[in-house]
Amino acid sequence: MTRAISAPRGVPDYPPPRSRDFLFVRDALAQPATRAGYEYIELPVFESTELFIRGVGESTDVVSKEMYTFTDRGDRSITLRPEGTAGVIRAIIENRLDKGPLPVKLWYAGPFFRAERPQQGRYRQLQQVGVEVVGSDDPAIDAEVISLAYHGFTSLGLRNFYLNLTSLGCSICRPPYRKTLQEFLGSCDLDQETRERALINPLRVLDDKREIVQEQLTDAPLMIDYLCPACESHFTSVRSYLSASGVQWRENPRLVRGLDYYTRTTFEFVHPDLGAQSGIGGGGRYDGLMAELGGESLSGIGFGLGTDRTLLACEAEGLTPFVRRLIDIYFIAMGDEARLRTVTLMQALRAHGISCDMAFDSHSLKSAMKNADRVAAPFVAIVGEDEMHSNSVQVKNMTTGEQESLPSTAQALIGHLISPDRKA
RNA sequence: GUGGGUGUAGCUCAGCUGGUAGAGCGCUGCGUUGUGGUCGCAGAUGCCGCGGGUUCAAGUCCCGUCACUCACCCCA
Repeated sequence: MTRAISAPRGVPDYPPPRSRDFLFVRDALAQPATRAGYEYIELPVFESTELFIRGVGESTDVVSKEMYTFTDRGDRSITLRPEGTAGVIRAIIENRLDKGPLPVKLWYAGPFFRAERPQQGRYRQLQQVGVEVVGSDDPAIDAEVISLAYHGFTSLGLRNFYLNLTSLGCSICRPPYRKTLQEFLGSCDLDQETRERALINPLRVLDDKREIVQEQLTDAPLMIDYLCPACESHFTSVRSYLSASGVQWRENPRLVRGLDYYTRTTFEFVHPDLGAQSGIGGGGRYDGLMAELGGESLSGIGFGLGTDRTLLACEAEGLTPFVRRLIDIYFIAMGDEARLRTVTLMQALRAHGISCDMAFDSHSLKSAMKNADRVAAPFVAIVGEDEMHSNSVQVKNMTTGEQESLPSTAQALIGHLISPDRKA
């Protein structure tokens, strides 16, 4: 026996039965967007490295030390996408979507890659569901985007998460605030590493978890108090629309995001039961990104929701399994003729949207029944010699144990499965 | 990338101060002729993560390595 090969470090498998819940979660997170007029966009998982350097920001941790970058055979620098927004914006520009009707509303789902130290809920290949809207400054769209994520989570039954919300200002009010904050931080007693961070991204220091740092920050200036009138009224409207959308949030003026492009409305979803990796989603406005990437000067807003972490959150809240049963009826055929008839019957049922499976590799009826039980089939159809003679099938209700003889036709079976007197 | 913890059957884990491995669950079979879930009986399964070292002898001690895990960092 040769040695088995294991997966590269930090990449998760979702074998069944958990894969059922993974798909369920992914679909649930995407569904609100599809109901709100968002179109799906399929994107490559690798892009030119430059896209992320320019789009996400060279100074961010994501770009500076977490990217999977390699040189392809044409000597081009290629990077496995670490996040979704830059790629979507690139595709909008490249496909001239920004020349069409606005706003452009898109959603996507798939894997992203970050070369981080793995831990629970932090993977080197992570799955996200995201949406992006380009070409609208309407605060109602901010609220719509946030409510999409919010209701995606609630639709799964999640209750223990909360939404952090703030405004990061714009190109007019942020620079002066940034200077004010830097001056303040300069007067604090900070270690070398934090001082450097204060120069590159002073906002990030506000988020420091250490108490020694936090107690010095109690009087730190906050962006929210320095918003210009336009940002101020935008944020006020966003709040109104959020209330009207049934969304609950917490204002967190110290909320910081790791990517450079965020402006104005910024938010994150946190699930406290997940340990250190508690962010299950986040996003915000990025009013300069389109122009930065060579497109029309249009504003945008979007989010990324972590499918992996959302599944973890659902498990932490005891909501799983979401999917208990895959098939509606399980066939057990005895003898070659019976198996032929069964195959035909199953084709007809499947064509009608009924899921069915059968016992392969003829075992004893007993072990076939056991299999039926294991796949949680609510009904079992038995086709043996007697049934072949009488052109019938025995259909057993696995919850009640009742069994009856039905004509060997798809119609009869379908009628039995959907008849109101059965409740599985 | 930095620190701590763990690594024994498919799963969850026990194995005290070194003496060639155990439980529960699961799995397979049986409980008579074509019927699952409960119950009873029987059975199989382990390069004790990997490599090296100490020792008469190592799952048990030491070193290294890999993986997982927790925290930092960062973020989904």
